[in-house]
Amino acid sequence: MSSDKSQTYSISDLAREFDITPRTIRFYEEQGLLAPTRRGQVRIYSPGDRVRLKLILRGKRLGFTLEESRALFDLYDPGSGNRRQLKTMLATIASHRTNLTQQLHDIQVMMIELDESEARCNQALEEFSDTTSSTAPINNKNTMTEE
Amino acid sequence: MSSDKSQTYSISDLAREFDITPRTIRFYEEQGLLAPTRRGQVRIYSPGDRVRLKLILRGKRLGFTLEESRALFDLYDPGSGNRRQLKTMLATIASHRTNLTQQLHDIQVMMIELDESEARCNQALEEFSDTTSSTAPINNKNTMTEE
DNA sequence: TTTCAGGTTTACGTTTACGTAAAGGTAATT
DNA sequence: AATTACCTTTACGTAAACGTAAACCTGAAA
Repeated sequence: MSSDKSQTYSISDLAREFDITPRTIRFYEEQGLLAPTRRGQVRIYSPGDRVRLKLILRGKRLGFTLEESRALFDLYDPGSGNRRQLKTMLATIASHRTNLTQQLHDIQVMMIELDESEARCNQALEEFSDTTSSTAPINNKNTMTEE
Repeated sequence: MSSDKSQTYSISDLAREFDITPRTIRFYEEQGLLAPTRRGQVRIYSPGDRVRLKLILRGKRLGFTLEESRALFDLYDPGSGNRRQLKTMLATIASHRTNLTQQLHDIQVMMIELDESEARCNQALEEFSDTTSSTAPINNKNTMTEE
């Protein structure tokens, strides 16, 4: 077997690796986000295709729509645009940065709140232990409705 | 007349403040995320309602579904759960932390990539200026991004 | 040769998060 | 009284991102 340097992937290879369905990958292609080559009818994915898929999924984690991710790909080769398009691209970049900064802040605040929620949960658990200290399956004495 | 300490908001007050439509706010209520009081048929929102709305919107910015945000609200009063529920809540918290950590990383990487894309755009613009050399409305020639 | 694990297209179904009328109530102006 | 500005409910519509089912090809293994 020739150790062909060009690594390739089947659709289910990528589906397994990224824990998505082939349907999802085909859908991304349908939306113009991927363009794998074909051997006959079968899709063959290059490492480059794999990277693009990775970028799409990262975009999704950050709440990007597929269209936004597609637009972001264009930012990787700004040779193709005229002056006005380049200005638009710069504005787009600035806008994304603003959003990401907001998200960064949101995450920090929410992390703190998760800490607090966790503390309250642990405290509630401790109070359970207190109540249950003696041998009987004593009921908890708080006024909240039980299930 | 009486300077009633309890501040209230109409639905359009909140809609304006957060730049969403009244329809959106009613939808959140329909989904059990808000429960404003009523004066007759009209919804009256308390500062607490306003905070909840804020939390919903922050959740949305981070990609939470409404159901997830609703579940997060329950984390604020862990008095109501039994032991098993508290364990579940702790697991939920841990899961959210994992996701937020991933997002944090995603954001950092994407910020860097945005920097690079911006640099490429600026470079492409400079090459335009070169081509357009003489009569152009003087461009700034420095290569650094400005603030 | 049949079976079978993968791949394909086509196409309709589903969930989430609202948008968009339609039809009407209420309170303050004009 | 009539207009205006909000508010309400009811209900059907919609876009995004796939899920799911049907019907088919296809190469390798049993």
